Amino acid sequence: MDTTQRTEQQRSADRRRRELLEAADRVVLRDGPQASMNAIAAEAGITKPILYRHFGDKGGLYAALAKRHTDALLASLRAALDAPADRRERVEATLDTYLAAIEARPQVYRFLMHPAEGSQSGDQSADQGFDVGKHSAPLLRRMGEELATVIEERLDLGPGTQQLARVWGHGIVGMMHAAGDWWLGERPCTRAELVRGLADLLWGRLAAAGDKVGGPGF
Amino acid sequence: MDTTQRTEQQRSADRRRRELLEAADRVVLRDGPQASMNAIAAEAGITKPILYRHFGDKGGLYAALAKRHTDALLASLRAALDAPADRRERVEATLDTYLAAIEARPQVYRFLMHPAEGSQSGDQSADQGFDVGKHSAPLLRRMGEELATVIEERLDLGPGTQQLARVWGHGIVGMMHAAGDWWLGERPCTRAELVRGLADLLWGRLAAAGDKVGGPGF
DNA sequence: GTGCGGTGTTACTTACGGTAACACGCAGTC
DNA sequence: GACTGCGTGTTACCGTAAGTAACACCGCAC
Repeated sequence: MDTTQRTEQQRSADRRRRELLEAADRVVLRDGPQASMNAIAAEAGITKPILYRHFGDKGGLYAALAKRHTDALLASLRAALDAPADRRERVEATLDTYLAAIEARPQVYRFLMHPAEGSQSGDQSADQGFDVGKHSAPLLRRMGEELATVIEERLDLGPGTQQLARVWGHGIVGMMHAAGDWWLGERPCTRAELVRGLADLLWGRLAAAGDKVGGPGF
Repeated sequence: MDTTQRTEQQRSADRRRRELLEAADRVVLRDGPQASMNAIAAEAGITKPILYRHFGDKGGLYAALAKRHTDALLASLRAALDAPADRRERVEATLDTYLAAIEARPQVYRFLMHPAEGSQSGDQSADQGFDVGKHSAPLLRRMGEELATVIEERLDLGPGTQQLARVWGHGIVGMMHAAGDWWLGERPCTRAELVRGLADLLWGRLAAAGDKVGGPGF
């Protein structure tokens, strides 16, 4: 069999693929999530069909591009999560890592979070298509699962630990995401203040806070 | 001046507008977020240009439709938030209200959360466009602000209450949203279990939990 | 009757995702 | 050296959907 030749071609294709992804990256960074396939192809110095040969469809390119950034971000988060410090410090470091990432490259972040996809004709299932979330940003899901794993590994939550860890993983990631999105749009405070506020929330300060004096009586 | 006539026409236009919104609602409920303007017009028994005369563009229709559902959902949430019960019960009721809503009408929920918009040419600001979040789902923002208001009214968080309340408002809403999205996709547990898990998280159980025995040593 | 504003239409343009069919270049083979 | 196969690239096209222009109908004041 012609394995050597195959691998040689494979390598070439992989290199090309990486080049294309880098071009796509530049365009997304410049144009945001609505970057068109034409624009990406032009940036790469080629034309559309090549993109389609490499990535199948726009979703494929999106997936490949997202995987790069998601992997990178997850690696950073994992490092923060695994740091040799107490739990509160680790949580704060993780929040800060995420927020720093979205602050540094908001366009990429937008692309990852709001892919703006839409499958046209095809699935005319007259029933109410219960596929909610299938099209949701995979980044959130992956981060949620990742965090769930860490929580489950580290914490002793008694019976039902596994399920509770997943709930918390997705919940905490969602908290981080929404707060980050809002913060990035309005910049109402420094990153450190935001981190501290969120960590306080996770640390039960909501439950511990006193009622406001003079409020509605209960 | 012909005020009476004006109002008469206005009323007619408003009625038409409401009819169109209801038709749009039905289509979105059936087809999900990728409902086309043509489909909506057909459902309403008219053609596209009328929709455009009423709503400007697709974003306008989206905004009007979203406002309806958002207002309705916010009213429910406010009721849960304002119920005469202790804080934990109110929090659980609020979470449950939201989750019940997205469970009942997932297509509408998807439409609200993933509008899949995209402004084509126009803003060619060569600089990195820092408008992240401008296109984000307004529902999350409104819920976040709403919750922030309630928190600020009710809780005494010492200095910086206002800012902290907003951080928490958006954070909690994001937690609710992401967990709900994940839950709706996978249905890993009952709604009540999810509510309880999230409330536990907000109640500081993350901070209180013990380290897992036999885990990495720290 | 005649202009005029509101409601409706058809028919079009533009843009984008995706594809088909064709063209070049470069191995290896007879 | 011509032939074949394959990967890489192209142009030119299709379908769909957003958005618009221009025209048609209708009720109503004057």
